[in-house]
Amino acid sequence: MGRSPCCSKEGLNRGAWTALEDKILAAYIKAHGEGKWRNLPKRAGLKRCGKSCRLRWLNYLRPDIKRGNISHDEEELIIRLHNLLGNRWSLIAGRLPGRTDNEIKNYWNTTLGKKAKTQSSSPPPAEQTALSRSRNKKMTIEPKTAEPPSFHVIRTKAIRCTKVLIPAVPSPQEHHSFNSTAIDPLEPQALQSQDKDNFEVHHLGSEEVHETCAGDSDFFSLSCNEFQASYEYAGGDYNFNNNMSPHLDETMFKDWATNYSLDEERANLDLESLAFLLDYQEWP
DNA sequence: AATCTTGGCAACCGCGTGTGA
DNA sequence: ATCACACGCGGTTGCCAAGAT
Repeated sequence: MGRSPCCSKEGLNRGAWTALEDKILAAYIKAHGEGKWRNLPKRAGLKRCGKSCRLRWLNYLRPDIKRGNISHDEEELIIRLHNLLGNRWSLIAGRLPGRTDNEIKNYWNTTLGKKAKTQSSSPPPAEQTALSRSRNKKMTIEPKTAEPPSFHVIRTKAIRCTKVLIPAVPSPQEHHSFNSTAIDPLEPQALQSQDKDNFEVHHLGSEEVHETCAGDSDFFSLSCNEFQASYEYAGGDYNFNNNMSPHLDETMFKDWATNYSLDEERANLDLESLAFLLDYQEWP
């Protein structure tokens, strides 16, 4: 279908933003909130296209933007996430609070990409992946695979799906099928046999929910996140919290808890443990 | 000191997807 | 079912500062 340009180019400012423009945009969004980008410039009195305003806000003006150098932990996380997700910068950025997809993309293109290339061109010892090697500066978790480092891309274009169709009250049969579907990606024996205690689920953004229906590996992330959100840890046991996730029930939780023997440590969010999780190359 | 090269980053561009009429 | 619109995403470009010659 035909597609008109997002804005007429005539009479609009382009290039670097001035301090005044920043001020106007920030003030407008503060007063009216985000969204309606197409009309925003006109209403705010900016000679910019809506896209440009959105970008400026998201990448620079947002109050929660974290400025400054990417930490070592962040860097390692980016590498792992890129290994898992490919160039899906927004998904990667979703795991790095305060970092933007543009920032991460730039950082990858200027720094990490080269590192990764260098590492893959001079293969590491067979039993170590590039990722685990870099992490070994701080972590002692054994790599799980003897395969050479691979930076394969799952798909280059993120596919979003904003509708997740999950039955509100699954039948017992549905429990079973949902359960197996949800857990299978995690099921590879590697997770069961190796270092289970280090396994935990990091916070996942809503994007994962979207990704789920696309049927790719992120489904696993959703499943674990959903489970984690649905059960409260109390005195050594996890209790099913009926209020939090209506489409998960106690049966499902018990199956899951039995399989993966939860403990309190796993409830903690921790970059390094996520990194460990991401080391599992069986992920598609 | 002047010029050239390189690297980092902000911004732009085109395309894909969701939504509502 | 189709279309236009709005938004979000990833790739690319262009500017500028720092370093090298």
